[in-house]
Parts: sequence; structure tokens; C-alpha cells
Amino acid sequence: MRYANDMPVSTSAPSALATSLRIAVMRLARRLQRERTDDSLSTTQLAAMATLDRHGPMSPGELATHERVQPPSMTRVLAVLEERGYVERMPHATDRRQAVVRLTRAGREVVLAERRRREAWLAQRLRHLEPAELETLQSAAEILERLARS
Amino acid sequence: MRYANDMPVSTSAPSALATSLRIAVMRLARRLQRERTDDSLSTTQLAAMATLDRHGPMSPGELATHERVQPPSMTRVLAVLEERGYVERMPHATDRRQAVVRLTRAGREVVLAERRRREAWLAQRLRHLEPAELETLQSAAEILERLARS
DNA sequence: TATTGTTATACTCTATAACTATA
DNA sequence: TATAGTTATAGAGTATAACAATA
Repeated sequence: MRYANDMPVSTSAPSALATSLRIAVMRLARRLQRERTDDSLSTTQLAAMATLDRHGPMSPGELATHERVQPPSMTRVLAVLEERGYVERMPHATDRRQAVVRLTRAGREVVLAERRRREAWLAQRLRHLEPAELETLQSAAEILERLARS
Repeated sequence: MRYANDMPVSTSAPSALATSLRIAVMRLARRLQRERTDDSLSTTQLAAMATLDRHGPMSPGELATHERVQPPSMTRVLAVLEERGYVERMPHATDRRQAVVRLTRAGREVVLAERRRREAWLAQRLRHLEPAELETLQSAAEILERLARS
């Protein structure tokens, strides 16, 4: 070990910290999940739109892979989104088997509203924290992000 | 505002931090969710057992309220768990309409294994972090917990 | 032949409504 | 009558299998 004896948190941490961190993260995630704008859209539908917003237009198949659902499931998701005018299909440039799906302006509005709503709740609560606590969360966010990626 | 001008993180934080924190927490939560022991049990079934473990025996109705599902849904969940020998029903002491559900030894084993599995993944990754990072996460866990409760 | 996407069909989870037993 | 719980039934979301169109 490469750290001193006067750091009880570090020495005993991994196991105990894993417990408390897991509980805290899962609880906050569930709380955030509850802050949804449009109850008429499922999480998969919203996630598909968010992915299109983040990564740009792509085919139904790519979208299915991204969202980890099977292609037929994505077919149904897209049918609903298309009917509501949130996404539209364009022909693929060279392969006529494929379609390219992209967000419409209305779809992008929904994605943004969704994001604003979820963040509004969190941002409101962050305003009640001490500056030092905000600094801690700022650092923690980067570490959590790295953990999620690993 | 009650804090100094030389703390850019704090002054600009709530909105920007809300964004990065939300993304980090949600991603890690999804990653943790994937670490399930027994794919044959649904999240609701596992959650019901975890609740029984945490809060002790209770009636189907109380359990339904706890898990925020309707009583008929809990009836089905309990039927599966009972069939597998993970929970058992006892008569209520005074009210013969009610039942009291409690975890069996086998059910408790499943809950513990589940918890171990999820934490093993996280604990493993925490071992690769610097002591200072662990301290940050330790502090952050408490703050996140408070946020989730609010 | 292989690949992309859709249609047909079934399963799981959850809900509401109607029913039974007990208070 | 009111309450706890179950049974009957329906709807949403997702899966696999079979099919159509194109490469």
C-alpha cells in the first residue's frame, strides 16, 4: 500500500465505501428518474431520442444496438415517435435497405424539455449546498463518470 | 451569496454541475444495475426481498406500498418467491384477513449474494483509485444520499 | 447468400375491476 | 360496510421466428 496509516477512510474504504456509494447512487438515480417531463413517452422512447440528439442521425439497427434492444423493438419505438412527429426517416445515401432516422425540431424540443426538467430539480437542491460540498460533488462527478465507463 | 469570488466552481456550479452530476450518476447506476446475480428474478422480486430483509416481516399490502406497486402485482411477485422457497407466509397475530410475509433462510442468502455481487464489481474498481479520490467519494456519498432523500 | 428492417406472435410485468373472506 | 388479499382480464414493452426487400 502506498498511503499512510492515518487515513482510515482509505485503508478500510473499498468494501465499506462500495456499500454506501452504491446505495447513494442508486437512490439518487431513482429520484432523478422520477423527474420525467412527458409521462406519455416511455424511457426507451426518450432514450432513443436522446441518443439521436447526442450522436446524430443513424439507422434503426444502429439505434437498436445503442439502446440494447432488439431491432423489432426499435421498430415499434420508432413507429410511435414518427407518428408523433418527433423523428423522421430519410433514405440512406447508398443502401436502399437502410433508413436514416433523425430528430425533428419538435423531437429536439422534447429532449431539451426533458433534460431541463430533470436538471431543474437537481440544480434547485444544489443551491442549498455549501461551496465546499459543491466542490466535492464536482470532483466526485468526474470520478463517478470514470467508474461508469470502466 | 455568502461565498467569495475566487471560487468559480461554486459560483457557476448549480446548473453546470447538475448536468455533469446527473449524467455521471445515471450512467453509474445503469452500470451497477447490470451486475445482477440471478437473471431469473426480476428487479421487483429482488427489491421486495431486499425490503423484507431491511424492514423485517410485513403484510403483502405493506410490501406493495413500499415497492410502489398495486396489491395484485405484489400478489404475483410473492407467489413466485413463495414457490421458490424465498419467502413464507405466517398468519397475522390478531387479524385473520392479513398475512405476514417473511424471508426464509434461502431468501436471505439470495439477497446477500445479490448485494455481494453488485458491490464486488464496484469495490474492485475502487481499489484502483487514489486515496484522495476515495476520500472525495466518501464525502460525496453522504451528500448524494442527502440529495436523494430531499 | 447475407443483411436490413418489418410483421406475426408470445411472454413478462403491471394495472384496474370484480370477487372472497374477515373485521 | 370497510378492509386485506386474490382472481380475472387487459395493456405496455420486449423478445424470437418468419418474411420481404435489397446488396
